[in-house]
Parts: sequence; C-alpha cells; structure tokens
Amino acid sequence: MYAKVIVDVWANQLNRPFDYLIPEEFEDIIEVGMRVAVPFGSRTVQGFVMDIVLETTFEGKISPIIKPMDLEPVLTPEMILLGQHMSQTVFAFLISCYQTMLPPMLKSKYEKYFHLKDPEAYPEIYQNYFNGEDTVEDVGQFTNQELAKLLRLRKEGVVSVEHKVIDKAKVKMEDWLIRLQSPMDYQVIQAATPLKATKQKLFLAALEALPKEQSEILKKDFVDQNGFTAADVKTAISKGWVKLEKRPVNRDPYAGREFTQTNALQLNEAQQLVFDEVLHDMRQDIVKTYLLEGVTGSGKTELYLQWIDEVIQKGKSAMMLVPEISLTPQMVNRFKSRFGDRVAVLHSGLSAGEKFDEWRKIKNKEADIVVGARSSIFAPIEDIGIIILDEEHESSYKQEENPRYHARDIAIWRARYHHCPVILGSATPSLESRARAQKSVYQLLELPTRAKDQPLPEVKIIDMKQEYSKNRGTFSLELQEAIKDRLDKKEQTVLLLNRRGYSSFVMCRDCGYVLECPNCDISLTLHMDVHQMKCHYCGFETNIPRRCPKCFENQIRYYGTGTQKVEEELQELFPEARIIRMDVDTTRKKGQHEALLNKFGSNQADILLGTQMIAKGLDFPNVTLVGVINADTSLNIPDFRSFERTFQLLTQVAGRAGRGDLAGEVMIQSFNPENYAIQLAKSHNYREFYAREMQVRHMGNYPPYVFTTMITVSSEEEGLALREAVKIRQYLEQILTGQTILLGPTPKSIARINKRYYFQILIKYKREPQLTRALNELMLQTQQTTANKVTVSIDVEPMSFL
DNA sequence: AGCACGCCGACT
DNA sequence: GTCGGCGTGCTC
Repeated sequence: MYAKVIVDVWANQLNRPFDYLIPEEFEDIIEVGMRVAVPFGSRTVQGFVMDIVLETTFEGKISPIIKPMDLEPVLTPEMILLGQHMSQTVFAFLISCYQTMLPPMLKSKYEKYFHLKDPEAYPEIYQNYFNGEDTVEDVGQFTNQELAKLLRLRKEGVVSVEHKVIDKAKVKMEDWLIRLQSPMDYQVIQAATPLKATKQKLFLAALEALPKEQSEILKKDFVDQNGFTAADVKTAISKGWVKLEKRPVNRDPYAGREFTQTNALQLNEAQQLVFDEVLHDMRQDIVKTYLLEGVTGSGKTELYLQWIDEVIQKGKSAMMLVPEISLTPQMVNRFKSRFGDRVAVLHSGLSAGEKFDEWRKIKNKEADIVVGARSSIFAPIEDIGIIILDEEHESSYKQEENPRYHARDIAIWRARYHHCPVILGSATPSLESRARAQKSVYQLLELPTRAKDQPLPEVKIIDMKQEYSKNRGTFSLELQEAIKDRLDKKEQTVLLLNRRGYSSFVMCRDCGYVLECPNCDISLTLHMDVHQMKCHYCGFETNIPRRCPKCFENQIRYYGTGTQKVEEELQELFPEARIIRMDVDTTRKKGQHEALLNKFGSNQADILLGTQMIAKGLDFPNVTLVGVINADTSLNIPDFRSFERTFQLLTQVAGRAGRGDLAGEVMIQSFNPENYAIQLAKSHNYREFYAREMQVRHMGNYPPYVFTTMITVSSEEEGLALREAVKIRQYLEQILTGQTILLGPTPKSIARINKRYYFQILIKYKREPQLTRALNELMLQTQQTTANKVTVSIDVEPMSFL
C-alpha cells in the first residue's frame, strides 16, 4: 500500500502529493488525514496523508514512511477537500493551507544531529566529540574548528548528518496521588511510625483526613494545602501509602472562573420576526446565507445565542466568529454563561498549549460550540448546524499573509458542505455583502431599532476648521466641556484616536528634515513612554534626536498626534481624571487587554482613550459620552474603502454610548464636517450611505462592481522587482480579455518595507474565466525563472489597494 | 591543493 | 525550502 503525502516544504514544485510505501507494520495504523514523518531528499520532514492507494505510477525509488505522528487523523475528509479548494482559490501551497487549519503545535520542528557510524573504529572521536554517545544533537556546542573537522569526517563517511522530526504536540500531564489504604490503615501506620518522623506522621494524618469517598487527589493541591515537599511525597510512595499516576489534562484558559448560568432573554417584536424567519427555513431544510443588518445595540448577540441553542438542541454543533479585538471577556462570558463547558474559545491570546487543548476538546466532541477569531473557522467540528460571522464587514476576517483567505468564503464553503445556514451580522455591512443581499444572493434580515428601545445616541459634529481660530488644542471647547460634565456626574467617557504613539512624525523646523526609517519609506513615530523613535512597519527603533541630523540645528519639533500625547494633554486638562490608554503598546502582554477593560468596566477609570480596538463590542452602561478626536485620519487614507471604513468606525464607536439606561452623546471632531461618511454616521443612516457609496464605486469601477486581484512583486533590488512586474503585466495582457482592466506596475504606497522594494499590479474584472489558470501558471513560472530573488504574491480580493 | 561561494536541479 | 553536486576563483 502507498500513501499520497503532501510534504512540509514551501515550494511550488512540491505543491503536489508524493508517494510513499506504507510499511507493513503500519498498514492498519496509517490513515488518511494523519501526519507522518517521511524521508525527503536527504532530510526527514513532516507530511499529511492525502490518500491511501494500492498502486503507484511513480517509477523511481519509493521510500517507506518512517512513522506515523498521530494515533488518529488530524485532518478530516472535509478538511482535506477544503484545503484543495483553498489552495486553488487563494494561490497558496497546499501545505500552508493545511497548516493554517491546525493548531501551531501540530507543526513539527526539525533538528539536525551528527551520527558516528562506527564508534569502535574511532575511539578518539567517540570520546572527544561524541562524549561517549552515538549521536550529538546540539550542533551549536562546537567551535568552528571542531565543526570543520566533523564535516571533513562526514566527507570520509565516518560521520553522517541525520535529520529528525520533532513533534511539538504535547498533552499536558498532571500528577495525581492515589490512596492505597483505608483511613483506618493510615491511622494504624501512623501509630507505628516513630515519633521523630514528624513529617511522615503529618502526611499520614493528612491522608487519613481525606474524605472517605475520595480515593485520589491532585498532587499539587495536596502538597500546597498541607505544606509538604516533593521529598515527603517520595517517601510516601516508597512506603506504599500512595501511588503516583500521570493523567492528561486540558489546559483551560478559563479555568477557575465562575460563569453564572443565564437563560434566554425575551425577544422583542423585530428580533422575534428575524429569529422565526431563519428557524422556519431551518425546519423546511432551506439553506441560505443571511445578512443580518441590525443597528448597534439591537440585540444581535442574543439572536445568535438563541439560534445556536436551537441547533444544539437538535444535536448539531455551532460556530461563531468574531473579530479578534472584539473577542472580549464580555463576549466569552455571554457564551460560557449560556452554554457552559460545551463552548470552546479560540483566539490569539491563548498559549500554544491552550490552543491545542481547545482544539482537542472540539475534536473529541467535548465541545460543540466554537467561538473564536478568524482561524477558528477551521475548527474540527463535525455536523455543523449553523455558522455565524459577527461584524461581518471587519477586515480582520481576511488573512493578510499566505494563505490569504477570507473567513467569510470559508464559512460559506463549510456551510455548503454541512448543509447549514450562515449568518453574516453587522450594523454596517460591507458593501460587497450588502450588494449581494440586494441581488438576493444573501437573504436580508433587518433589526432597525435598539433592543430595549433606547434611542440611538445624539451625534454632534464639531468643525475643527472653525475651532482652530479660537483654540488650537487637540480638544475642542465643546468636547472639553462635555468631558468635564461627565467627570462631575461620575459617568464615563470613551475617546477614539486612530493613531498610536506620541507624534506621527518628527521634523526639523529649520530645514524640513523628517526622521525616516532606514529600512522602509515611512517616517518614524515618536514613542515618549520608552523615549524611542519606532517604525510601525519593520519594528526599527532609534533614539530621539536632540538636534537635526542634517543641519544640526536645535529645531526638532513633533508633529501630529498619537494616543500617548493625547493622554498627556488630557491629564493636563483634567488632572483629577483617571485615564486608561488602550492601544497595541499597552495591550501587548497577555491579559492586559482584559485587565484594562475590567478596570474601566468596574468604574475604576473615568476616561478610556484608545485606538480602534475600543470601537467594538464594548458594552458599558455607564458610558454616556463618546468622542472621536480626529475623524479625518481614516478618511484621508487614499484607498477606495476609506469612506466605508470611516463610516463603519464612527458608527461602531458611536454605538458604545448610551447602552444602559442613561442617554448617550457622541462628538465627532473633523476638518471635513460636510463629508457624507461623517454626516451619515451622524444620522445613523446606513441605507443612505450604502446608496451614495455604491454610486461612487460604480463610477470608479471599484468593488463590488468589479472583482479585484492584486499581484505584488518584491525584491531587495528595485530594478529587478520592476522588470519582473512588467513581464507579468505583459503576460497577463496576452491572456486576459479586453474588458479587464490592468493597473500598474506601480510602486506600493510605501515603496520599501524592511529593505525590500514592492511593486503592484491590480486586476479589475467582471468575468475572467481564464484568470485562475493564468495566475496558477504565473506562480509556477516566476518561481522557476527568478529563484528566490523576487517574490510574487497574489491577493484575491485585497482589503486595500495600498 | 583546499575550500568558500554561487548556481542548479532534485526531492516519492 | 533545503540539500548536495559541481564549477569557478581566491588564498595560504
């Protein structure tokens, strides 16, 4: 028998199965979907079994599989199919698709080691280099000289270099103490133990004191509670009082947390209508993709919960995706308190071990509800009854690196496989999805009012052009007054500023010199807290210059505003205010995000100042004022989606106000107060925004009126990248139809990042049946001709043209 | 001669 | 992607 194996090597020529012999002893063990260790060239690598066949057409030498790496398949037949589909649609290697579907712990590490073939013939080398062993694993311990000697010996065939696959997947084990005697016995033994053996007597007493029905206890707990040491336990084991047992345990990120059971809330009329519509379809076995358009606070989450409940009642499983930044403890709480332990939560904040265990929990059917960010769309649940994407418009559903998949597409594929509905929910749907609903590709569901009939918050736009004549600070007088008012009333304020750091750039007022990153074509951002200039693209850091590096004058000034600077200004204006700043810099460490939100939620702070990570999902009833410090930052990004993003961001952040019994107020500061994205966010008018923006898209030939694909060519050599890009354009011109628009190659808006030059070609098309084939061909060719100097990457439906 | 370096093809 | 083989050219 032979196995068709996809090997763990990222190269175009290897993007197909290789045949391996299944050794007889593994014939009834190795299954489709398992990981195996296989020889590949002179190395050993991990691979995935795609198929098992009786015959092979390969005429060369067939190597046997070294060993299986799993006891059960890690990929289901569904996943194997999905990987093939994904690979073809997003132009990514099969291996990268499969690896993306699995927790990172299942990706093996590789190690090299030296092996001495005949130690007896070379006693001196055996002793000096191999420390009396057949192999040495830590190659790093040798000096260059020693290494050279070993490599010479390899040429002579005395020493060989071997490769090893190391499986990182480790099931965590816990030590349990098993009681071997009865309490009465322990009493007897204790009496017979010499007086001076105090620790032993205490140990026996503790054993005796265990409740009668408890025959085992976690070693850690027993030791902690009684103040024993590892030596005490050892003695007890050697005396035969207890025995030690290792047991597998799930690393539970939410261990020890109490979730009070909650029940379904009463739905209002609009919710009920929407709820019933989907339910009705489910009962009729009609499967659709729904677009749930519901204003902020309209109770979408409650609907999700009730649909999920409906589905699991029928013995099926459910999946709900949320954007990474809105996977707040609040959201987790709602799910865990409604459904308890059957919920598995997956997000980037988990450790590798926790991710692996949540994944296993799903695989072992201990959990049948999955809540998670983008990649949890690949969770190994079977018999899915519903898939929900909350905040459907969020760009974080698209992976920005290979494989560049969109979770929405994967959701729809999986839903078709499982014959179940998909719910796309948002207060501000993406134009793509909304247009599809218009064309009845998706079924539109609407929730036009807030759940408890609270009014949507009053939104005021503050014209910063007018403000500038009386006040040049970051905060308009009106916003200052409003903040003051909330501080007096002990109500809370949320402030949004879409730029982290202190200042956006540093310039010499004398000669105009702007401090830029040496690796990228972008100015450095000042970070006052660490007193460094940082590049937000490659991570470069340098000291803050005192004098201009060019003209040496003492005229260095800071321009633009980031969250750090605003925090300082705010504190100056309101010395008594307790401020929390939330951006990537303050939430980088594990748990910080949650800690800050908890602090704000429990009223230990008056003002929450942050970047767009605070715009979503937060539900704090005491927040009555939301301020947007500068609505123009996202508006002025030269991308066709900048108005859409601005409208979404403003609507989302406005939705944070007035969620409790108190009315909310929103203030948007802008230098473009008449802009329709801002005006329509003010009036909460998604419908009108959709109509206006669609016109603009139509005029400019932008999505959703056209499909787009972006090709990016990069190299350390600028000329090489450009030449290759031009060749690609010429190639595409020959193949694609006349209606298709080809733009570029043009340098990317940040032409150089991390010492590499980037050029892009944009393809806009309505119908282009040859495109997939042409792009697959392109990937093959570019890889062969230019080896590794030029990188070509294809992004289907990019989130931005920048 | 000895080896560092770059290029190329193969990998079941 | 990574390794080994091979050719070129440089150094001790």
